Amino acid sequence: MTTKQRGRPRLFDRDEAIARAMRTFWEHGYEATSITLLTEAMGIGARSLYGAFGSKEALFKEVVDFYVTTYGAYMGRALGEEPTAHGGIARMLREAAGQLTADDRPRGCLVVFAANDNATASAGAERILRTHRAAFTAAFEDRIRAGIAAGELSAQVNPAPLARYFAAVFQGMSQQARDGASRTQLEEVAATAMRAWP
Amino acid sequence: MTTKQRGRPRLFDRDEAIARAMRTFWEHGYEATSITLLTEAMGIGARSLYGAFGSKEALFKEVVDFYVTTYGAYMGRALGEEPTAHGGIARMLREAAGQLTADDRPRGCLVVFAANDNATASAGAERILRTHRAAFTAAFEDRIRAGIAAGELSAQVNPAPLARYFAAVFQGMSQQARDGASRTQLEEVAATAMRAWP
DNA sequence: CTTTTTTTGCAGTGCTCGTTGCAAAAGGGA
DNA sequence: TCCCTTTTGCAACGAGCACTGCAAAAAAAG
Repeated sequence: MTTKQRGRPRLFDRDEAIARAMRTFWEHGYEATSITLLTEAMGIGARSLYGAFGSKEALFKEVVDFYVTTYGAYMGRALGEEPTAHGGIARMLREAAGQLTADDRPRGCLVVFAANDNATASAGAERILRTHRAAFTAAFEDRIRAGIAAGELSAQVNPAPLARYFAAVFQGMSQQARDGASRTQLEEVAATAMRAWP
Repeated sequence: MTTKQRGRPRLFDRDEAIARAMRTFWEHGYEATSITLLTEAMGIGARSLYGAFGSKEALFKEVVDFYVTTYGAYMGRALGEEPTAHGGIARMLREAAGQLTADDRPRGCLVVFAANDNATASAGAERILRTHRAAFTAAFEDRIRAGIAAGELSAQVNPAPLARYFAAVFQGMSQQARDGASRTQLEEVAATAMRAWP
């Protein structure tokens, strides 16, 4: 059913181009990443970029989707694979300390930092990231709720505030990674944060 | 001893201009705040801005210094006025929930969010903010250290990681405020965070 | 008054931004 | 072979960026 494409085939690998664009956005944020910076990193011309992705914002959306299913996937894995809510969130924060400070990639979490202004040109990018931030906070809340249903946690525990607390810790860890904090330092933050568990 | 200035007096109040520039930077961040945006907010011409402040980055530095001594002053007050380290940090976080979400000003903390890229034009601004972030983390650490010296906390407690933890919580609260969290929600985060106290 | 010093408004500097029109190039389908 | 479709490189678009040269304007100092 999938008919072969008709015209001239493109000279670059689309997925590889997205991966390279991701690194650039991840390093500089949305606004500070210019089309020139992108085309250099992706190894293609500006016209090809627009032909393949449509606009800077559309490319960014694809980049973020790629990011959350690759570099961001450890989060869902930690929450899903651990038998308890406590274990899942503890593992998520512990692994985040390593992920946010790894040498082979930019520091911090792309979703947390890449756009912070919702009144200028980056409003669309900011909206995209905000949605993802709400999504991982909701994932924490779901896991806590499941822990309550399983009897791991008291029914008196309020899931939403607890989830927001862990989201705040994660976001703080992300910025501290950007500021140069080491993996060990962030692991200490994660361990301290878990002491607030009810 | 203070001789009167010689030439034509400037037509605007310098401090008032800084206060207005602060609001603009606070809303949009460093990079997204253009000179045009600034001159409109400050009610002066571009030439006057450069005459009085030198450059965008120099103005930003004055703005940040003004910010930390006014809107950011509650932090030092909370840490200094409370008799215990626990009380000081708890009050700081509780008050932050209100400060970060107040209706009469942009949301979040200027020092936490206004610049996130250290590889482009905003490198200088980012360095300024990073210094202030290190400063408030150091203030937390000093207060914890004093608590240990006073016998409030065990000598086994390691001050630096605990300070970094509370800094992370504060930074997370700031971004959640930007994302629309309510004062009550942030107060819940602050209260939860204090349960990790040793 | 004149001189001196500073601020002001205006216009414009060179540069970069995201984006696009155009025609040549390059492949598949008939 | 000749179409048809798509991608490519090139050059440029108007707009906005941080910043500045210049001369008129305004006030204190002499």
